[in-house]
Amino acid sequence: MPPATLNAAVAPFSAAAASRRADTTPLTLSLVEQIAARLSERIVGGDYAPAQRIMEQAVADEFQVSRGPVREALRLLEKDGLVTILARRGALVTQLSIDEVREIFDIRAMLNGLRDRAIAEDTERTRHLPLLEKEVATLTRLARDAEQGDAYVEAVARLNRTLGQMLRNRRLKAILDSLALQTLRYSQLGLSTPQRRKQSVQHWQKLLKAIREGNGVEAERIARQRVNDSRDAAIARLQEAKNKRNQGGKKAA
Amino acid sequence: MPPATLNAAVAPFSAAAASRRADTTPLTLSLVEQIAARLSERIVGGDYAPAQRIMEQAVADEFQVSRGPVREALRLLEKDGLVTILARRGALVTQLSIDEVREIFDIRAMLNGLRDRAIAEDTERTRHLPLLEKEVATLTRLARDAEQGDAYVEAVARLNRTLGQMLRNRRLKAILDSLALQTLRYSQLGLSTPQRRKQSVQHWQKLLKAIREGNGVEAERIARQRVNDSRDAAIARLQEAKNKRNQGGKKAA
DNA sequence: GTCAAGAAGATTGTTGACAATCCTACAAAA
DNA sequence: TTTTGTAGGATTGTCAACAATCTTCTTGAC
Repeated sequence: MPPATLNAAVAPFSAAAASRRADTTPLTLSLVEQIAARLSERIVGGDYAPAQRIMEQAVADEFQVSRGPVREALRLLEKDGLVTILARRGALVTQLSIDEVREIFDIRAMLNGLRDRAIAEDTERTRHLPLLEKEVATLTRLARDAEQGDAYVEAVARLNRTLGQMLRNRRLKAILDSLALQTLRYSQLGLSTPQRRKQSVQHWQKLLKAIREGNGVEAERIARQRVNDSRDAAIARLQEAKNKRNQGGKKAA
Repeated sequence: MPPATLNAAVAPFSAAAASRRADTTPLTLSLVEQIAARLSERIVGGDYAPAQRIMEQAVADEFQVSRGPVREALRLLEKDGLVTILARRGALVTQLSIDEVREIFDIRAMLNGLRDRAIAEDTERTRHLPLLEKEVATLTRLARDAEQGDAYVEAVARLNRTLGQMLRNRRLKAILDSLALQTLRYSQLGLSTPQRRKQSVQHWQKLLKAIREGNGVEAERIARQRVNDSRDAAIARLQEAKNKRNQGGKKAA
């Protein structure tokens, strides 16, 4: 049988794997990677709830493949922290505790610092600078309008993608992508108010300036500050939600 | 058939997976994890040469299992960067370019900085301090003796394991373990001369002091410096070896 | 002697089936 | 009422076999 192909188009799953094979032209994702990408979308998108069990046969039936590739895809997702595999009990959608979210943000702060410093110190950065300028300008415009919350979040994501493309260190990019995926559900919590967006856009403007001037140390400092701010805002929101849940639970009981 | 068990005892493979199941009794590694651990040992230990092809059936025959678990194990190793899987061509032992080694060391510098800062700022660090003091003392003693090169390298590895155990951030530990595994072959290059060991032991002494005093910023600074020094020494050695190879190649041709 | 084309073998990608284990529901005893 | 024990079904873990692709070797032409 020819290697089955899933109907829908899917985004590349493993940036690390994709970049490492850049020389041998992937073009078509392997079945395992396609399944992993689809499941990944669902988990990040919230179609599967945290702690929900993902059963191999169900996924296999739905995608019309056998359980083998599904098992391998789930193993990939486990390495990315999106599911947790328990022996003889299968895969569960990973549920992060508040502490774990904080831990991931701490790692991201360091590695975003490395990323932005590397970009600022890259002598070829000028090639991408115009695009960067334009995206920060868009950000600035969107931040002024209190109604443009979702658009702002999307613009920040696009800016981060651009920075990822400017980054030479492929392995760093892969790790950052993986960590970003794990906390996607929580990252946006930090940009929920116009006030926070104001502060956010200032960070980006300062980062752009540091990159423009080739000031790596400053770029790193700003990046760390920015991610730490996101972390604190996200944690505060999560803590709020948790307290509310607990109170509600007590009232019900 | 009962789940086959590989004869030899193996070290835990995936720190992330192991720690995430801490509540559900790991105790026995799954077959896939055992295979991954065995193959990992071989790759890191140099039993498989870089760029060497690892064939599924051969591994399956040797461990007396079928190809299914072997395939899953290879996928895990790919996520850890130890092998590179090419579509329809199987798994190759990853061969790192000098640039890639540098990239990994850059990431390790940042994350070791985070690790040591977190340890220094952990209020419960005093619980482990005596052991840390003892290990740095051992290091100091070994560094005096020019003959104790291997013992010194081993002692540094043990010290790093201890620091890993002091670390609360499990995900950071998992990433660090994975990166360390990938560069194990190169890390020791930095400690090859008594002079470098002298410098190394000074770093560790200063780190210990910073941890003792709870000075997280200083601990981070030292850690980054230390890894960057290792990086530069390792890169220099690799560059040397590469030049020699090229010259030898030219002479032969 | 070098290079291209084709056939044979080897290897991966995928599948369906079976065995071992786990979960659930229900019944029996304390 | 709560706990314990026990079937039955459901799910994972593993395997062996087949199809598609890749690699290598041979053959032939220039």
